[in-house]
Amino acid sequence: MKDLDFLPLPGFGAVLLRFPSPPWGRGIKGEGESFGKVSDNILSETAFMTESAPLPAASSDLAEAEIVRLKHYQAWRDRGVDPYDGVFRADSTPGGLQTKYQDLPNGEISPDHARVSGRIATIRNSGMFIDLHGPDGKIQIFHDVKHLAPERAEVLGLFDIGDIVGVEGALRRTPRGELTINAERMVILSKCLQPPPEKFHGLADPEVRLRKRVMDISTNADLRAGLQMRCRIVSAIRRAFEDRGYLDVETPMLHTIPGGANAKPFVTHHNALDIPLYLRIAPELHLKKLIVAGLADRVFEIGRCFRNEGISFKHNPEFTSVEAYMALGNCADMMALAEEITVAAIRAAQGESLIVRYGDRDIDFTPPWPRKTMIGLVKEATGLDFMTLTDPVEARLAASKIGVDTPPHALWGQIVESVFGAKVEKTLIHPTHVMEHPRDISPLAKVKADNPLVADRFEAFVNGWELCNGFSELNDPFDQYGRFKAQMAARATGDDEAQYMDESFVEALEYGLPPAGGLGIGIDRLVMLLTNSQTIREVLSFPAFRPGEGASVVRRVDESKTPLS
RNA sequence: GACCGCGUAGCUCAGUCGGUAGAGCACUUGACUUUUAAUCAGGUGGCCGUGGGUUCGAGUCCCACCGCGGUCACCA
Repeated sequence: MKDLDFLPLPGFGAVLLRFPSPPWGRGIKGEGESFGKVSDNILSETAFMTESAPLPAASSDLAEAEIVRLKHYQAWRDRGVDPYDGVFRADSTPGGLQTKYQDLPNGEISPDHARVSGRIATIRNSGMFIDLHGPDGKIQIFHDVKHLAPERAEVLGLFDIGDIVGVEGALRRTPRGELTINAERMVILSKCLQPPPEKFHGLADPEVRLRKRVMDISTNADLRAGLQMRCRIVSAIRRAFEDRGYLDVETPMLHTIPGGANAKPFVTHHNALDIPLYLRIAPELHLKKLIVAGLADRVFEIGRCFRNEGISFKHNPEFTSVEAYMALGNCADMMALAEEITVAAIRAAQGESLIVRYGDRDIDFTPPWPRKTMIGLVKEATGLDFMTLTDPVEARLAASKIGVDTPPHALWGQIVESVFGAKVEKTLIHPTHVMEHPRDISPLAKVKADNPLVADRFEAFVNGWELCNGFSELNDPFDQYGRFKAQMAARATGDDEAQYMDESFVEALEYGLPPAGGLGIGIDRLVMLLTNSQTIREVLSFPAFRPGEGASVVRRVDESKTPLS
C-alpha cells in the first residue's frame, strides 16, 4: 500500500487523512495519475503553518460531549493543524453529484473523482460510513479502515458529527444503491464545538428552534427547503416586475416621518443630526416621489418594513413586502398585476398548477379572481347596508347590535372596516379582490368618482388573510393635504396609528404626480401559502423572539481557569 | 394586554397516588466492518426554568416571576 506516500509533511496543516488505493475496480487504475496531480493542489492550498493556540480551558459545567470536542480541537492543534484554517476547493456538491450520477448502477465504480465539502451528519460503523450534508443534498463517504495506516486511523477519530470537512475520492454506488465517495483524503475545514441536535428528530421545542436557529436550519430539511423556496419565489417576483418594465429601486429605511401606512413605528435617533428617525413602515411615499421625479414610469421595491406591533403566526416585527407603482395606471390595472405577479410566484414554487394546497385546503389562484365591494360583502354577511347607514352614530349602533363594538370616535369607514374584519375576512378563502374601501381608511387613495364615501382601492384576501393592497393613487395635493389633516385629527382623538402630516410628500404632489396605480403584496404571507407553512417563522431565516441567556462553549471556556486536560 | 397550556441530560421525550432521577439519540470503552436513524455489550452525563411556600419528604401540590406556545384582543 502506498499510504505513506501521501502523508502530510510536518507543519503542513490540513491534509489529515490519506487512504490507500481502493481495493476494487477501476479506482486502482486511475488512482496514480489523478491522485498525484490533485494531491499537489491540496498540499499547496493547505500548506501553511498554524500558530499554536493557547491551551483551552474548560469549566466543569461543560457537557461531556463539549469537552470531547474541545479535546479533539486541541488534538488537531497538537498535530500542527488549525482546524479553522483549512483550504479546500470543491469541484462538486453532494446534491450535484446525486444528479450527475443518478444512472450509475448499484455496485459500479465510476472512473471519476470528486471533491466535495459538507457537514458531517452521521457516522456509522466506527467511521467507515459518513453522511456528508450540503445545502443541496447529501452524499455518503466511505473509509476502508482496514487499509488505513495506524497513524491515520487515529486521526479519523478526531472528526465529530457537525464538523465541516472536505473529501476527495472516487465515486461509486454501493450494492444497496447509495452513491458514495471512496475517501482518499478528508480535510478538517471547521471544527464543530457544539453538540448538534439529535440526528433523527432534530429540534422540536418551538422555543429551542428559535434560540438555536442555526442548527434548526441545518438539521430540519423541511425548514431549509422552505427558506430556499422563499428565495426562488422572491427572485421570480423580481423577474416578473422587471419583465413588465418596472425599475428595481431602493428607498430609505430611515424616515423622518413614518408614513405610507397606518402602523406604529420603531423609533431611533440620529446622533449627528440629533433628530428622531423611524424605521419605515412602508416605502409608499418615497416610491411615489420617484414617479414624480420621473426616475421611471414604473418602479418597484422588494424590501423590509418594520412595525412595532404584536407578534403572531402571521406577524413579525419586520416583514418583506413588494410595492410597485405604474404611471398612467389605476386600481383595475393593479388588480390584474397582483394576479400576474402571484401567478409568477406560484409557478416558481410548484410549476403549472394554480391550485395551492394549504393545510387541508386547496386554494384556487386561477385568474381572474372574483371582484366584490367591501360594502356588498358586508351586506351579504350581515344584512347591513352601510350605504344607507352613512351616519357614524347610526353605523356604530348597527355594528354594535351584531356584536362589533367600535370606539366612540370611530369614523364611518372605520366602523365598516371593523364589521368587515369581524364578519367577512375569515370567509375569504379563495383569492378575492375586495374593492371600494371606505375613504376614511384610505388616506392615500383617490375617491371613486361616483361615490365619495369610498376609495378606488382594493385588497386581495386569501385564506382569510390580506395578501395585496392597491389603489388609484391620490395625486391631488389639495385633497392629500386635507387627508393628512384628517389623519392628524384622528391621532388627536387617540388613534395612535393614524398617519402623520408629511409636508414634503404634499410638496412632491405639487410638482405633479401623474395618475398612477400602486400595489403592495405581503411576501411573507404569500410564501407561507406557497410553502404550506403554518407560521411566518417558517418562512423567515431569523424570526423575532425575546432574547434569553445565551450559552457558548467558547465563552464558558474563556471564563474558566481550569486547564483542559 | 387577558386566559389556557408547556418548561426534566447536549437533543427527542417518559416520569403513576408526594417516597432513591428514567429511556432513546449524542458522547465514551469495547465488539463488529458494505452500513443507511447501522447493530450488540458496558459506561459517563441532571440547579427537574427561577425564587418562595406546604410537607417528615416536592420533578410532582400552592404562589410569584422568567421564557415559549395556543386562543382572544390589537394589527392595512
